[in-house]
Formats: sequence, structure tokens, C-alpha cells
Amino acid sequence: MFSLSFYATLVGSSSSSCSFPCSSSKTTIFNKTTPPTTNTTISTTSTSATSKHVWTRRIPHPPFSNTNKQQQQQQRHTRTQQQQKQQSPYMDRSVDMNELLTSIAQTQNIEQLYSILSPYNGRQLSIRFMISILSREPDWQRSLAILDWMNEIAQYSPSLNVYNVVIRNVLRAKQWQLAHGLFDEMLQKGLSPDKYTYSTLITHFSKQGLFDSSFFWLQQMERDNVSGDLVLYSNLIELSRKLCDYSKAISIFNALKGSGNIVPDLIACNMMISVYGKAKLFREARLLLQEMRDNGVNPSTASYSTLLAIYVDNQKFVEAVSLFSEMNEVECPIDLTTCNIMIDVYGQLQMIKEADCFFWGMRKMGIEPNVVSYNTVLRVYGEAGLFGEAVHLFSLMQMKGVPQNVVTYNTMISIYGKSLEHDKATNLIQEMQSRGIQPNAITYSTIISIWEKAGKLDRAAMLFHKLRTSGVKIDEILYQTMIVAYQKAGLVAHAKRLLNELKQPDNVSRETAITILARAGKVDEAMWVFRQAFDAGEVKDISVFGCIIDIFSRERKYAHVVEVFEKMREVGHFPDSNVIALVLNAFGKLRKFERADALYKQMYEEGCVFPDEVHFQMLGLYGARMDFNMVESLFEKLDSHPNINKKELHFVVANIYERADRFNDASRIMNRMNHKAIRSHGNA
DNA sequence: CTAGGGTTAG
Repeated sequence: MFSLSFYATLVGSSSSSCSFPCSSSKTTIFNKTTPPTTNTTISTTSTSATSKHVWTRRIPHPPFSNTNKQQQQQQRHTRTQQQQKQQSPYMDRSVDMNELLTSIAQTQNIEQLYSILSPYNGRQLSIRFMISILSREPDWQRSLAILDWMNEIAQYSPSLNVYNVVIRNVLRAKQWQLAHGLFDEMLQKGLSPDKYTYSTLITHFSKQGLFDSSFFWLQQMERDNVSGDLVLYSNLIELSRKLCDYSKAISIFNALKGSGNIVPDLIACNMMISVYGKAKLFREARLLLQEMRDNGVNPSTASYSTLLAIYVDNQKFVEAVSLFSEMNEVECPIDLTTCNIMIDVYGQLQMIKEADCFFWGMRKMGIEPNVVSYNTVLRVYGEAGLFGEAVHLFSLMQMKGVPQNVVTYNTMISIYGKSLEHDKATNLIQEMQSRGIQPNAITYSTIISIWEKAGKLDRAAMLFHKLRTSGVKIDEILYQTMIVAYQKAGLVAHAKRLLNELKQPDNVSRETAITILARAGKVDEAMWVFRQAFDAGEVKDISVFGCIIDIFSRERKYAHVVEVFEKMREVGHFPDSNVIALVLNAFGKLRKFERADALYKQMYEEGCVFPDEVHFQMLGLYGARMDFNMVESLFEKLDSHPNINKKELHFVVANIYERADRFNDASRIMNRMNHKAIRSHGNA
């Protein structure tokens, strides 16, 4: 955690009014109270403190400048405004803006910049104009210098917008501490941050993966009762998406739609298609395409590519092909990314010829294949056993000067593994390093598997040992690969030793250790490490929570499920559909029906959308409790919901009644469905 | 004055 005095020594502000760490008593959907931690250090010193002497010299009179015609006309049109302006000290209408901006842009250093600005001391330039200068100024040091000039020499009182722009410039230069300090300075001047301030801060921190800081600013914003706009909501959705907290993203999207005056635009919708897909809400994703058209937002190539990629991720290749033909029908243009996805689709469908044609036909469509296209086709060749073609294409890339990357090499290494040429695979590691392409965890786990299959386990073990001592990042799959290699070679003791070391991990993160232990069925060890890591504030990744909830549920450790879930909520994560299903189930098994009911209702109120199975499960829980009033009322609610499979709903409810020996109710439900079917048939 | 989306490798 940084100290604010650090900024104070740089810029000379004496005290700080910004409260760190922030503790919010208000209940928010982001109920995280951890203060931000930023590890970045400031490498450059602010110039503002060192250059002040320049401003102390006598400043000459402002130069005369002709007002252009356009400005004169504007003056006439805004006469009332002009009269107000005359009382104000701003006189920038007598200055040629473009000329001044050009000369400012041409200055090489801060001294030159001051000499341009100094004639205007006395507020001949409006705040508006100063913002123009600042927003065109890419250099954070110069931005700060201009801000200081306004504050200390030219007797401006910089507005909120001025600070917003300077904060943006400082954030773009990744000067995190300075941004915090500027925020503080802003408060000291009695300025209240607005949605732009927060939007800028939240976005820049989250873009850098500094999610703690991002959440901190979000809390500040909520505490200030600043309400968001489309941009801010989009940023929050993006932030949740990056944290893989898709339920939260959906909740924010629903809050956005519910706010009344904000209509999601193309980019917001495309992000949501991706979110729905990641949340496995495929129907919602597809429906959003239609909803966009209804709202007058035409789905773009990226909208379709996003959904295509989702289908691929979930092995829904037939749906992908069908969506691709829809794309052609509605004449949505196809670009490089679309092509790359479709090569993948045909490859995964074992339609090698189609994939091949697609790849070689791209250029005729005016689309030049890139590294990703080549890498994808390489993999398709490899999986089809076309090793000669793969090797040929690999050298063709080099002949054509297509840049190769770590993925290219990993793919080729894997292909040589398949063709049992493990020496060639090994050589590729040397080759990539000599070409300046660094192997990564995927490279190493690929080669360890290959060596294990080739009976060179000693070599694999040596490499793994070297990696552990050399500081290479070891993730769970790489670690797991080595364990599996030992197990396959019958060296169970070695495998166990690796697992045991995870209880006190020194080369891998505790998050990684927890996932491996849990997946290896070491439930108690996993829980032990989890508790330790959680208390140390090390568990951040939502997938870790999901992973162990999954394992505990399978092991029927329902109390553990609930404990992990509560900790997950404590740090502000929303449950995804899998987690909520498992937790509802755990509550049911523990006979804590009220808690299941409360959770389900809370998630509904917070705007979460879940697959049908979750709703059906809740119905089942009400049924298990013999609470048929609740069954009926939830049934009615779901039945009037447009996005629920009605047929399944009726079967589920009828089944609940049957199990409770209430056959009259069961047949009542089934009849209701049949009547509906007849009615809609009659209408059609 | 501010802003956000899609593709490849274990």
C-alpha cells in the first residue's frame, strides 16, 4: 500500500483528505472493503516541483491576435452568454486558438511551454481552452506542469473537468500514485468527483488488472451516490467480465436496462453476448442479437463472432455453422476473426477439406490470413494426422515472412509429439528461444507429456525441477502434468510428494495449490490451504471458489460448500449458475430451506439471470419441504416469464406433485400445459 | 474532457 505523503512530497500538498482505507457501511453489490494495493513505483520525478522558478519571472503583455469570422458570428449568436462573459476575466476570444495550440504542440520542453503560456497570465484563456490544451497533451509531466501553472501562477481555480483530464493523462502514463494524489488534491479544493472521474479511474485500474484499486474507486463512487451512465456501466460490466464474475456482469446489465433512460449500444450488447456465453446462457446470448435489432442496433461482425466463439468454446459446432449461415443471409460482413473461428469450427467438426478450403480461400475474399489463421490450420492438420502438411505449412510461414509466435511453436511441438518425433519437438524449444520467443507454461507441459510418453521421465523431472528453481511461473496444469507423468510411470510416491508439497507451496501460488489439491481429491488438504490463503487475503480468483465448491459438493461435504460460498460472498463475488445450483443443493441437504429461499430471492432481486435448471431446483426444494404454496407461486411466476422452457417447467412441477403423492395436482399441471398447446394451435 | 467487444497452443 502506498502512502499519500509520497505524492505530497512531490507536488507539495500538505495534508490529505482522501480516506484510505475506505470502509463503507452502506450495503452495495460490490461489498468489498479491501483497500487498493498498487505495486508500481514512480520512476520519474514530477517536474512541477523542480521548475517553479520559471514562473517567477515577469510576464509580458499578451500578443494581439485577429478574431476569425466564425468566432465573430458565434459571438453574435450567443449575445446573452457574451454579456455574462464580459464580467468574467476570460478573454480567449481575442486569441487564435489553433495557432496557439500548434505552437504549444511544437514546444520541446517545459520551459518552452511556459514561455508560450506565460503571456496569458491573467486568465486570458478560458478553462475550456485550458482543457483543450490538456486533453491534447499526451505527456503526464507536462500535464502536471500546466495544472500547476493554472493553480499557482495564472490564478485559475481549475475545474473538475481540468482534474478529470489531468487524472486521465496521468493514468495513461500508469502513474497510479499520482492519480490518487490528484484525486486527493481535488477534494481539498472542494471539488466533488463526478461519474467521469470515477469512470476514468475505474477503467484504467481495471485495464491494468489492478482490480482491487478498481473496486476501491467503485466503492468511493457508490458512497458518493454518483450514478453511472452507459460508459460507466459498460466499464463495470467489463470489469466483472475480466474477473470472470459473469453473474455480477448480468446483474449490472439488468440494472442498466432498469435505470430507464440508458439504452445499451452496440458495444455494450456485444460485451453482454460474451458474458451470457461465458455464463452458459446461450439462449439469452442468441436472444440479445434479436433484441438489438428490435432496439435499432444492428448486430456487427463482432456480435456474430462473439457468439460464434461461444458456441466453439462449448463444442456447439452445429450451432456455429448455422449461425454462420445466418450471418451470410443477413449479409453481415465477414472479417479475419470470423474466418479464423470458422477454420476452427470446420476443423473441430473433422471437416478438414472445408477448413482447408476456407483457409486457402481467404485471400480471394480479400482477407489476408494472419498468425492465428496459420496456427489454427496447423492444429487442424495435426489433429487430422496430416503431419507432412503441417511441417510444410510451418516452413511456408517462415518463407512468407508470416511472424510466428509462442502458439505456433507450441502447436508444432505438440504435432511432433503426435508423430512420435520427440527429438524434433525438443529441438523446437531451442529454436524458439534462439529466435527470441520464450517458452511458457504450455510449452513445458506439452514437452513434459511428450517425454513421459517417450519414456524419458528423468528428463521431464529434471526440466520440472529446473523450472521450479528458475522462477518460471508454474500454473496448475503444468504442475498437474508432472504429477500425472509420475503416476503414469508408476512412480506414485513421487506424485504424492509433489501433492504434499502443495500444503506449503513455495513455487506456486496458494490459489494454484488449492485447485490441484481439490482436483486430486485431497479435500481436507485443499480446505486447509484454502482457509489459510483466504485469511491471508490471497484468494481473489472466482474460479478457485467455484472449483472447490464443485469438489466439496461431489464429496458431499455440504457444510464446506456453504462455508466457501459465504467467504466468496464476503469478498463480493456473485455465484455463477453452477455455484448457485450447488449451494442451493447444499442448503437443501442441510435442511436449511430458509437460507436457500433467501439466497434465491436475493439473487433474483439483484438482477441475476440463471439457467432454467436453477429455477427448477428451487421448485424442487420447495417441494421437498412440502411447501406447495411456494411451489405454486414460483410456478406462476416462471410460467409468465418469456425466457423459460414452459414444457419442461410443467413436467418439473408435475413431477414434484407426483413425488408427494398429489396426483390431482400433477394432472392439473399437465392438463394446463395441454390446454395451452391446443389454444396456441388454434391461434396458429 | 471520459469509453467499452470477437479468433490460436497444454
